[in-house]
Amino acid sequence: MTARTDAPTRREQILKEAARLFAERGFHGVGVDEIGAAVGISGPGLYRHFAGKDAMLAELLVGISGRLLTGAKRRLEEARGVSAPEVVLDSLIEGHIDFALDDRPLITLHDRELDRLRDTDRKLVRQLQRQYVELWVEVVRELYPQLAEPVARSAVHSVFGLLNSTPHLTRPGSLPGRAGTAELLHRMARGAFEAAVSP
Amino acid sequence: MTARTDAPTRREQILKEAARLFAERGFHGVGVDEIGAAVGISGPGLYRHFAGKDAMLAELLVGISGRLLTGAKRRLEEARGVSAPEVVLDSLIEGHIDFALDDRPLITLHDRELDRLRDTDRKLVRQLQRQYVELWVEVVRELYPQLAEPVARSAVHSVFGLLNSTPHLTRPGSLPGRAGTAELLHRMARGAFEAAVSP
DNA sequence: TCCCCAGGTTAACGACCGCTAACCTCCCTG
DNA sequence: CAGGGAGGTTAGCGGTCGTTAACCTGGGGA
Repeated sequence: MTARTDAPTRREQILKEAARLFAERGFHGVGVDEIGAAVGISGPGLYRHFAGKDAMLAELLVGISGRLLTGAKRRLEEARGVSAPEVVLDSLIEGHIDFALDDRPLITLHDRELDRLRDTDRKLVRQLQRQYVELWVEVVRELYPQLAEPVARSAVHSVFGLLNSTPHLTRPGSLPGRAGTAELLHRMARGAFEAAVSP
Repeated sequence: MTARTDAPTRREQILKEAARLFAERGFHGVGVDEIGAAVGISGPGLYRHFAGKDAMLAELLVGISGRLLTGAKRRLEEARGVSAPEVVLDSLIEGHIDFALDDRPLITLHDRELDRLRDTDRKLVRQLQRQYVELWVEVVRELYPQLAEPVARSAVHSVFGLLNSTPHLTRPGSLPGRAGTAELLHRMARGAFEAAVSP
């Protein structure tokens, strides 16, 4: 992945602020004027960059799901075959945690505002999400073959709930920083999977 | 707890449907006409029972937080002293799972629409939530004394995330029914706590 | 130098939404 | 058997919001 050193485009600024505001107050709770104000322009100026408010949300959600999926696919390619399934799962967990810690507003939107999308966009996002889940399920069942598929899928969803709890850990000074939080979440996720298999 | 055999009042009908709709489409995404239609009356008829749309959300959120807290306090009284801390934690987990499985819309609202409340109501709800968390933290630290308090609190929040994932397990036929789901979640929660303590 | 377009601005429209007003209609009670 | 309140109804007001229209402006090529 090539590092971004250039300044963010106006579009990117808008998306970032829109994500923050949508996460804070909900899609319907934010007006276009507020989004504009957050990037220093006013309401209708946004329409030079996006077809409408819906389009911003759609681009955000498709972007999230897409990046989660492609990131996971990449990690799987890199690790599979050359590593034990344990290591592959660790890599998936690590990737999800990185995302949850670095893009909290997006994590929040991701399972909160999906139903506000137009049919076609919603189906696309759901498909990406489903692929992401199935990818996890495969890896989990490779590591714990005794786990029935529906149980594995439920376990994966529950671990997502655990990892996505980062927005609630916002109280500052509560933990030894990002690294400590990431390590704690990682251990807990592994422990949850372990416990899912025992009778 | 005395069983309710009498029919639900109109107020209760309204609250139930409002919870469902708010959870599905967000507070701002639901109109009073829709809430009315869901209980067979039309829009402004709701104002015979509630001061306004905000009041419905407030009553829902205060009710949720209150019931969670009082339920936990009751379970703690019943179990504490006479049981090992392990059993007390199990009882807390069981209570939370029951709630998450039986009132999914409320669980969804509970961490999603809090910011839509008037200042005074929001403070009340937050206070109830905080007491509930602290109660868990105490029990967890009783069972795992080597766990530092901030770490224990983060772990509790994360386990809440895990247990509250039930709305995402909606796909029917995915699990062996309610009992199986409850048992799986319970084991995973315990496993997550176990893993939080190891170095 | 001229012009054009990317990227802004403000004004305003139409739709929607929360809420109130005014009115109606049972049913329960004195 | 009157009457009054509980619990509805419809009409409509006022405000907000997403979006469009019309206009402006500065800077980079032909």
